Parts: sequence; C-alpha cells; structure tokens
Amino acid sequence: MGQIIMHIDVNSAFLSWTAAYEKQIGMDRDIRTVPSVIGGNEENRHGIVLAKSTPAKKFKIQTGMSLMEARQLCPNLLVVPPDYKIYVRASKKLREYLMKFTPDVQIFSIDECFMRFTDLKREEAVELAYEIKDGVKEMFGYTVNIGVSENKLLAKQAGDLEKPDKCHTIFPDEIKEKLWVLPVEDLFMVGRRTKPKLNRWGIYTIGELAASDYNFISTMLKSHGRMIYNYAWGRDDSVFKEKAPIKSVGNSSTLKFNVDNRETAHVILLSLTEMTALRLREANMNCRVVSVSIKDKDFGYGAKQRKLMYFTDCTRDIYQNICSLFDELWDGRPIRQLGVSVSDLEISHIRQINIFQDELSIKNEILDKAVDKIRIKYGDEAIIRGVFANSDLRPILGGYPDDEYPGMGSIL
DNA sequence: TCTGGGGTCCTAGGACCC
DNA sequence: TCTGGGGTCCTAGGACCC
Repeated sequence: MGQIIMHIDVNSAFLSWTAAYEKQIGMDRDIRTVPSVIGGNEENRHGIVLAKSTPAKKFKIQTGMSLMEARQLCPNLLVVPPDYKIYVRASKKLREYLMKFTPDVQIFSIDECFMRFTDLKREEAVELAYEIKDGVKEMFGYTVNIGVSENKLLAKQAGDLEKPDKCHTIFPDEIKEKLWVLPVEDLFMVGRRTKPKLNRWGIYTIGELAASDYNFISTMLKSHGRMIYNYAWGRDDSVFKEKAPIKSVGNSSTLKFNVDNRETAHVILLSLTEMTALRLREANMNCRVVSVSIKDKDFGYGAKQRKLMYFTDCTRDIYQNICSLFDELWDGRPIRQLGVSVSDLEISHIRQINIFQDELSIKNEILDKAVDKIRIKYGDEAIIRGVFANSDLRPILGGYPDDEYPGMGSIL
C-alpha cells in the first residue's frame, strides 16, 4: 500500500479567519455573506485585495487587484483591514488540529498544509478527508478544501478543483478525466509568463502539455519546462519533509511617501534591518550574503547584493553593508519601496572570532541579544534607536510571517 | 485600473584559477 | 601570444509560489 497525501487549503483564508473571529467576539455581521474583501490601507499605499468573499468573486474581483479597481467592479464593496495576529493564531490552531490525525504534517504556507498517511486505503482516505473537513468547520467555524492523492502535486491540484468546502481526489487513474481537461495555467508552476509561451506553441490544456514533445519543452523552458511536463503527467518525486530549512530572511516596505534623500532612506533601511536581523537571530542563524532592493516611483526595480567575509547576525554589520550597497545602487530616483534581505545562512554555533571581524562587531552582537530580549518581553518599541526618537518613521519595519515569533499569541 | 510582502529556484555571464 | 577548456565562485535578474 502506497502513501496517501492530503492537501488542506483554507478557503479565502484571511477573510474566513476574520469572519470566524468576528463571530467569536459577538459581532452581528458575517462578511462571508456579502461582497467583501480583506484589503490594506490605501492612504499608506497598501491598497490591494488580500482575500475576497464568494459574493465578491461574482463581481470578478481578484486577489492582488487594487482596491480602487475592486470598487469599480463593485461600488458597495465592504473593505475590512487585515489583522495578521488573528491569522497566525488561527493557522497554528488548525495545524494543531491536523496533527491529531497524523504527525506527518508539512506546512506549505500560512493557509496550506500537506498531510501524509501510510496505512490508508483509497476509500478510507476519502472518508477521512471528509471527516477532517467537517471537523474543521465544526470546531473553528470556517471551511477548507481537501485534495487527496498519492503525491503532493496531485493532492494540491485536486484541492483546487472546486471550491469552497469540498473534498476531491485525483488519483493516477483519474488524471486523464480530471487533470488533462483543465486549462494549462491551472497547473502548479505555470504562471503569467509561461502560459502565453505554451499557448503560442498550441498548448492550451494540461493534457496538451502532457502530449507535447518533451525535448521541445525541455529545450525552450529548460529545467522549468521539464518540471511542468512531469507535473502534467502527475509526476512529483519530491520528498515529504516536515520542515524545510530557511534559505533567506528579509523585510520590505512600500513607504507612505516617495523618499528622495539618502539620509531618510538610510533610516528606513535601519528599521528594516532591525526586523530582519531580529528574525535571523530568532531563527538561530547567521548570514553571509546581504542584499538591498529599491522600487522607484515608476515601479522600476533594482537590487544589489554582497557576500561578506564572515557569517554574522549583527544588526550593525548588516546595516553598514546595506547602506553601502544602497549608495552604490541608488540613482536618485524617488523611492517607493525599500527592502533588506539576508541569505547564505548557517545555523549559529559558538563561533571563532574571525580575523575580518572587528572588536566592536563582537560587542554589538552581545548588545543585539540584550535588545532582542527587551523587545520580546516588552514589545518592539520598548527600546529604539536614537534616530527614531523624534521622528515619524517607525523604528522597526516589516511583518513577521513566522508564527514562531515570540511576541505574539495573546489574541483569539 | 497608481498595483503588498514573504519566499524559492534557476540561469547567464564575468572573474579567476589551473 | 594570432591563446584552449574546464571548473568554481559571484552577482544580476527572471519566474514562480502563497
């Protein structure tokens, strides 16, 4: 008996979780029953649709669309601001629930998980999927989709077949009838760039991709082509891993106003670096590559990175490199968004003092750890750098997608 | 249609070494 | 020097995901 994989996907996650939360605290409305979206703050230039209700979907409102555009499609649209604390909490609770069925739960994103079973027959798996789906609804008050198959790719494709509140299967013998009939852009990893290319070659359905010439796809699209060709056949040999190691950490922010001077940019970069370095230390990692990114007012994008001579988790070291990279990269155009990111990570251990590292940098590492402790205990802004004291700029900038963040967990 | 934020993986091309 | 070829490291940038 082979393995059974299930893919669990929360329907309109941010919106469902917000609705369930509102119900829990006794609010009268249910935002799922009216045209509504979860959307960012337009004044701060974060105005895009993060999730939509089923009634909103009927107006052709799509995730990622600007709120202005969404309102044009539906003038009475209800826009509800996001609350990430609720989502992180809800996501964690869901995972805990799923773990009751199998310890083999792999987190794919805040609202998606895979589960693996090795002792189930096909019919039993389908029954169990319904049980899990209905259990989530009863226990938490929102709906999920569950896809069932023999590998992750097919389970995920099955989960996408029909929403919301559904269980579906795509077992290998069902590929022809359930997968091949779908438009090629419905295949995982076929996005907005690949779709037009495939269409140009006369490939419009997943079945047509499966029937296409492997060598041609391979030559034209390289390894990406080989991957999607195999996906079209339902082949996915990825290993089921509980947790993949982190490869990079970063934070970026679209600014309330365009920034046109170096000093302000540096201060914002400091606040981003504070968050990135904090998360790096929280993960118990050091980095060796540091990179900065700039999006200008016309959405032109540029990035610059540098490999350091040593691994570090020190805010000061990272920040100094970020600033010099920024100075080399920036051409003076007004800046819309700034980003800081670190990669080439290794797990921190008791490190030898590197000849490239100065004494001040060692002292700073000790300082960083002390500051982290204060922030974790008393909040992000309990201790801030002097440059922010009389400034409108936020001392720490960027979100934390990670639910391991210790400052959270008091809501819901 | 004034368009977020967090990631991963892959490829190309130049520098450098033997 | 009218210079071959393989391998590695590094950076830039593209494509995709949720």
